[in-house]
Amino acid sequence: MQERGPAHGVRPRRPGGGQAAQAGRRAEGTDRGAHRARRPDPERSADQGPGREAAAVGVPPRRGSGTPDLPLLIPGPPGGPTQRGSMADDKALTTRAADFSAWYNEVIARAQLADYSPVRGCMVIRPNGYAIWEQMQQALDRMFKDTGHQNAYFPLFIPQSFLAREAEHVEGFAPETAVVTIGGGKVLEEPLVVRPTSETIIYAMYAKWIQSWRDLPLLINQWANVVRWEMRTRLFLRTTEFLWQEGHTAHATEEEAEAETLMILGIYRRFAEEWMAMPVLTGRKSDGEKFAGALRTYAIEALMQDNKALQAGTSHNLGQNFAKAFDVTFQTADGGLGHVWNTSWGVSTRLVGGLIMTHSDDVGLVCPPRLAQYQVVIVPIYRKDEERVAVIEAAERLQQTLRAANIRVHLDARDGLKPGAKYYEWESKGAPFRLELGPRDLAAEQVMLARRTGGKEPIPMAGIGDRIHVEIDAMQQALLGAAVARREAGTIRGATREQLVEAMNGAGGFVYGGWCGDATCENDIKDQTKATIRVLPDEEFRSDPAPTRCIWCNRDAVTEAVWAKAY
RNA sequence: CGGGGCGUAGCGUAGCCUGGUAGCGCGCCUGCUUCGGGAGCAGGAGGUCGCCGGUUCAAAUCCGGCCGCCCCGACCA
Repeated sequence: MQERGPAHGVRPRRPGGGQAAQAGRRAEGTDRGAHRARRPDPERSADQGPGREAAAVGVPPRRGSGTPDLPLLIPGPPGGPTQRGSMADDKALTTRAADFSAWYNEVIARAQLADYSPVRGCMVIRPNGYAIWEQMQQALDRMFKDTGHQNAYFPLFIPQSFLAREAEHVEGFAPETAVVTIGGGKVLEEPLVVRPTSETIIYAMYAKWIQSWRDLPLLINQWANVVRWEMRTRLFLRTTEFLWQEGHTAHATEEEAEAETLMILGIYRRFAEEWMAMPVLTGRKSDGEKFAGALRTYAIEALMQDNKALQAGTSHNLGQNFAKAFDVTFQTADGGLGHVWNTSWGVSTRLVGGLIMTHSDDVGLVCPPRLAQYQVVIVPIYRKDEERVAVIEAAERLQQTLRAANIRVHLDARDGLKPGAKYYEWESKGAPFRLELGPRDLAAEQVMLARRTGGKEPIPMAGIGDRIHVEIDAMQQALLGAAVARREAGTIRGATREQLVEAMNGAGGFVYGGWCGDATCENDIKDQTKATIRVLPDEEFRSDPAPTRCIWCNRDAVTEAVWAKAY
């Protein structure tokens, strides 16, 4: 899948592909059904199906949603016309079990996160989706600033010749760049590439800015859009244009650059876990999967509910490749001249897709409270006019109270919609908490708290700000815990070749095994199973005992690897 | 680029075979009654039937060409 870090560019050398791969694919398609029921549903613990939720609230399950026992992780019937789900006359979404892809698209449409653009492959990020991205930006930006980075902005257009300066880099990106050849009605002397990533333009500038070791390290990040001409696109996961941050640093020594690369990887991991409640594996990419132009690429990898992996962020040690290509030199303390050591790292709006596929259920979006646009939505309940006045007034006071407690809150005071309709709407939009406020609650000085993940109970008005903060922390933890459990259920360690093949033909998931380090095995596995090495896991994630044999060729293993089919 | 499918109101669709008033559901607007889990009634607005051409008294419908979209491949990851 594609790297959405600056990493993005990871451009594996094209393996032979061909007949074997096609045959394998065909086989997978036809006997997929046979593997379906095999695996226990790893989903159960991770998610409150609508049935479960409904039960907790004491309401009969809605039609089409009461099938919590179907295993997920199953793509829909191959080639079937499944995604025509008529959301108009059926209020339930296509279920994850029935068709994960269709479900994903419908969650986005229902929650109004994004819409298709008139330009093929491009996406309009709607306010609800952009709000999540803004929360992500704020959290990440804080972490970057706290570690000494500054923001800057480099231009969208890059002289075409710049891309060519680094051999691997140009090979990786040339096929997917958009190129401007006309400006102001005149054919340009040199075509301009719309940046697919900014290494070249940035290091060209660094060459001007860096003279002495005293100018190092240079730690810059930019928030920007980039364009990659993808053939097949999916909302948030892979679009022609997307938003991201790309950090670019220059250091005096290789050790410093490596430390920076790993430090950022740690930030990405922390962000994924603490803010997105999305557990990730960290590790290094194989040479075949690394960024075009990097020495080493590290990544965070998450497992989605359909048991496919998502590369959620990448951090590269670029060595001196770009420094040499762009002549970024500096005078050392002892008077010598050296090339700087660079890193680059990024995460993109793809994270929003990861968020959706990690937590959401058959009712719609589930958003961890720390990233939710509205952590709390207040729904007023009333019949008569007098009640309305009193309830709305109390709801506004409640809103002020929560705001004062630093909670993002929205009062849904729309008239003409019954409360139930609002409940469903905010559930599909992923609001973590709903506070229902009616005459009975006013009398009792309480409010009904309903959690998006299930459960509803009255809580006292007094001290409600503190209570909500406790609830936010609890839900954040619960979502992470459930996602970890789901990932573990979808993981096989110490797998044999047969287990790898079987897993990739069926349920998917992370498969750990030994690897001889030979690209031939890597490519054969990819051709025959569609699985790629997601990471060579960091120590914390490695198996004990370590595998000693290559999962494919049975020669001595030089490392452990994690395979999965990826987005 | 190859194989398959589809273009009719914002969304989902019927009508096409057998040419003759463009219909339904959801959504939207107005009003009244409603409101503790997807409200009801009444009245409304909204359509170059993808585009161009042909046949015909008459084309959403038949014929030809083109365009676009989706799926499976290829490509990419």
